[in-house]
Amino acid sequence: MLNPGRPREFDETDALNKIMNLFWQNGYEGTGLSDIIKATGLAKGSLYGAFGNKQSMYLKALMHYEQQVIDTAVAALRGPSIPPLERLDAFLSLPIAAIADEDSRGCFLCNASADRASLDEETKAATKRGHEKLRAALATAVAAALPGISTQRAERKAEVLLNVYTGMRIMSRAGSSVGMLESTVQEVQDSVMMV
Amino acid sequence: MLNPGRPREFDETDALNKIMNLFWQNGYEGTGLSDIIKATGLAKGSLYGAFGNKQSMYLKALMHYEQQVIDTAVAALRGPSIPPLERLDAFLSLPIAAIADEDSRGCFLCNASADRASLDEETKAATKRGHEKLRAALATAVAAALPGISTQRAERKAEVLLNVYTGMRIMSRAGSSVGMLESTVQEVQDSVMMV
DNA sequence: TCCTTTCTTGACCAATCGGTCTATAATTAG
DNA sequence: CTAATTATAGACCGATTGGTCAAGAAAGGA
Repeated sequence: MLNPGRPREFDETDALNKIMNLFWQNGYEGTGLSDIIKATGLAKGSLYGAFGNKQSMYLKALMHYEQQVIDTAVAALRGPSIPPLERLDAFLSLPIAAIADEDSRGCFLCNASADRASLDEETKAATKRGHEKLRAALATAVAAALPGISTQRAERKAEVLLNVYTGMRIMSRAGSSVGMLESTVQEVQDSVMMV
Repeated sequence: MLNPGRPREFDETDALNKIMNLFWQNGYEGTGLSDIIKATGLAKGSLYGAFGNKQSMYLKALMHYEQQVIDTAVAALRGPSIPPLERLDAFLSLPIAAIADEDSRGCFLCNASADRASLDEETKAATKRGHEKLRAALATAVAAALPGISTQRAERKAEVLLNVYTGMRIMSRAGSSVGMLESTVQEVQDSVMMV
């Protein structure tokens, strides 16, 4: 009954990774179909067949990022392998490590928030989900790091951390030095994570 | 000797304001010459004659923002009319006021940092200048607000404030509520500005 | 009244944009 | 083998992109 037809010749996940990297690096408008064709080696028809139009590709790339990167960060924030304060420090240090690795892409979630979220409702919803995941994991880690703190206060501190993280990611794309970012992390540790 | 030629018929500052608003709202790639023509009512030739190509228009718009908005914020941070702690609070509350006014443009300096700074060196230099102005003014205000604090510590706190500000501006474009932003400001006041 | 200079307008340009569609290839069910 | 189904490749599409240019208009100097 169901006739399977010709099988797909490329690895969809591989292709999606390449698409993600393009949007991550260059943003929505800064990435053309021609760039995607070049990077994936696929023809237009195959791309549209597998991922839909450009907007759909972008959204799939962003959701892929959410699964691959954000969920990993959330797991690290929740993982009890090291003390919660160190987990929070590790999270805030992600932007520093990226700069040290000369990775200029920043955080796709942050880039999407700045770039596309205000223009497209689906993107805005996706970024809100990503933020919410981080917010919740940060609040849990803060509560664990500062026993006795009220839930509301932990959430407030988590909100600060999320904003600091986003700010560092954006600032680093504009040339923040490792030293500036380290100062920021240091001061957050000494003030926000102390009171 | 010097022949003056036909005088310009439009107000350059008016036009630059309109151009600035477009790039501010929609970013570099998201703004087309056609949008600029529509908004200013000017023909292509007049625009190129007065402002150069698109890249040059963007840069002029960003520098105009720096003069009009950033310099105003810096002056408010340095102005001794109210206590330094309140000046810092007012600065951090700018993103909240913008949302309350349903102004979805965010901060052009922050948008440019996310959008264009990593792709164009001139834009990166312009954003760095803007950041440096804010950094210095914040550090001065912090030092005044927390007498006895070391210069280095004041600069560290200023760096945190700059990152929090940038983060709030970006997050608000992705749907941060007034409540979330108020939590952030409140917590910064209670922790960063206390120790 | 020219002449020179600058500004304005919009036609025009090649290149690129995102997107569609057709012809062909590859697969399996029957 | 045939029929049905899906994937691939890329020709093709109209629209739009940033940018140029030529013709005419508006000013002051000579």
